[in-house]
Amino acid sequence: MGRSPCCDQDKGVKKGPWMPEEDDKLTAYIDKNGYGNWRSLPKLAGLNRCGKSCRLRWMNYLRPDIRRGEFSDEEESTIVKLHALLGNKWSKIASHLPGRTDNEIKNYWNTHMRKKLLQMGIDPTTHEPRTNDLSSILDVSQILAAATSNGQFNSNIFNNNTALQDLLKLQLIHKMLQIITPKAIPNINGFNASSLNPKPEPVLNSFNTNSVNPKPEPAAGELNAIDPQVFINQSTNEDFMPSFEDNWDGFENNQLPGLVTVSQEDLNSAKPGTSTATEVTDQTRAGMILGYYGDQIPSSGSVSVTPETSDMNHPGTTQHSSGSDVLEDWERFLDDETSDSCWKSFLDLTSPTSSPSPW
DNA sequence: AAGATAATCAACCGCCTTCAG
DNA sequence: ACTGAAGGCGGTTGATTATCT
Repeated sequence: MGRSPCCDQDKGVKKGPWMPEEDDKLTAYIDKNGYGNWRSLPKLAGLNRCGKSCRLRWMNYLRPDIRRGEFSDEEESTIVKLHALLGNKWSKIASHLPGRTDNEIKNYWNTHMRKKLLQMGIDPTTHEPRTNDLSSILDVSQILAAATSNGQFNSNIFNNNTALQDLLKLQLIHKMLQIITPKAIPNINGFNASSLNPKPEPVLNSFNTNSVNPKPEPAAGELNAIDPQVFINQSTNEDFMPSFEDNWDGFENNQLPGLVTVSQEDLNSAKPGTSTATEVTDQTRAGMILGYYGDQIPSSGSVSVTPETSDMNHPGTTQHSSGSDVLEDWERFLDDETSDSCWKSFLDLTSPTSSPSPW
C-alpha cells in the first residue's frame, strides 16, 4: 500500500496568515531538528497547520537565506532573460537568483515587470514586440533623422532618454525580423507620439491604438520633423538602460554582427494571430530568443553554423537546430559572463559594464 | 476626511511528478 | 507493476496597504 494521507487531519487546521508565535515554533523546531517530513512536522512542532502550509512558510519566508527587499537591476535582467527562455517556470528562475523564492519572483513579475514590458511594447508572455500595436514603435530612420539635424549626429538625445532607447532596440529587432521574414512582419509606418506615454493598458489582445491615444496623430508628413525633446519629455521611465553611446560605434559604422535566424516553423508559429501563449513551445521560444536577444550561439550542443542554409544576404547568419539541447545551451550562454559582443551589450539588457541596467 | 480604486504580496488550491510501500 | 501519499509547482485569491478622487 502507499503512504497514509498527508493532511487527513486537515479538519480544524489553521489557515491564513501566520502569527509570530507560529513562526517561532516552526523556526525553533527546524533549527533543532531540521526538516524532512513535512507531514509529521506540524504535530511535532506543536503547530495546528497543514504540512504543506509549514513547508510554504519555511521555504518562502522563514528560511535564513531568504533575501528580502527590492530587486536589483541585475536580478531584473536575469528574470527577464530566464522568463523569455523558460516561461512561467518560477522555481527554475528562482534557482538562478540566490535568496529569492519562486513566489516572490512570480509576484514581482506579475505586478512590476509585466507592466514594464508592456510599456516597452513587448508582449510579456512571448517577449515579442507587440505587433498588433506596431504604430507605437518608431522607425529608427526617423529617430536618426531627428537626431542628425545640421547633418551631425546629436547623441545627447539618447542620454537619459530610456523610452527612446527602448524603442530603438525594439525597432532594430523589428527590422531584423523584417529582413528574415518580410511577409510575416509588417512594416511600421505610422507613428503616434502619445503612445509613448506609459498608461494602463486595455486588454492586450484587443489593443486599440485609438482607445489609448485620444490625441490626433501627426500627419504623415510631420514624421520627419519630430522634435526629440518630445520623446524625452514624454519618457517616464527614469530607471535603467545602459548608455546608448556605449553601443553606438558599431551601429553607426554598420558593423552590426550577423543576424541569427530561426526556422520558418518557429517564425510561423510566432506570427501575430497564429500563436498563443500555450502554442509557443519551449523550442520555439528558444529559437525566438536566439533571434531576438543573442548573437553568440553556444559552442556546444545542437547549435551550429550552417553556411549552406544561411541567408546569403546576411553573412554570419546562423541557424539552430531544434531540440531541447537549445534550452540548455542557452542557459549555459546566460551563465557565461565572458561572452561579449556588440549584440550582447546592445541587446543584452544587462551589460555589467553599464549601470544602471534596465534588466 | 472619507470612500473608491488600484497595487501588492502572503497564502491557498489543485494539479503533476516522484517515490515509498 | 501498481497504488497513492508527499513534495513541488504554478495559478489564483483575498486581505492589507497605498493612492486617487
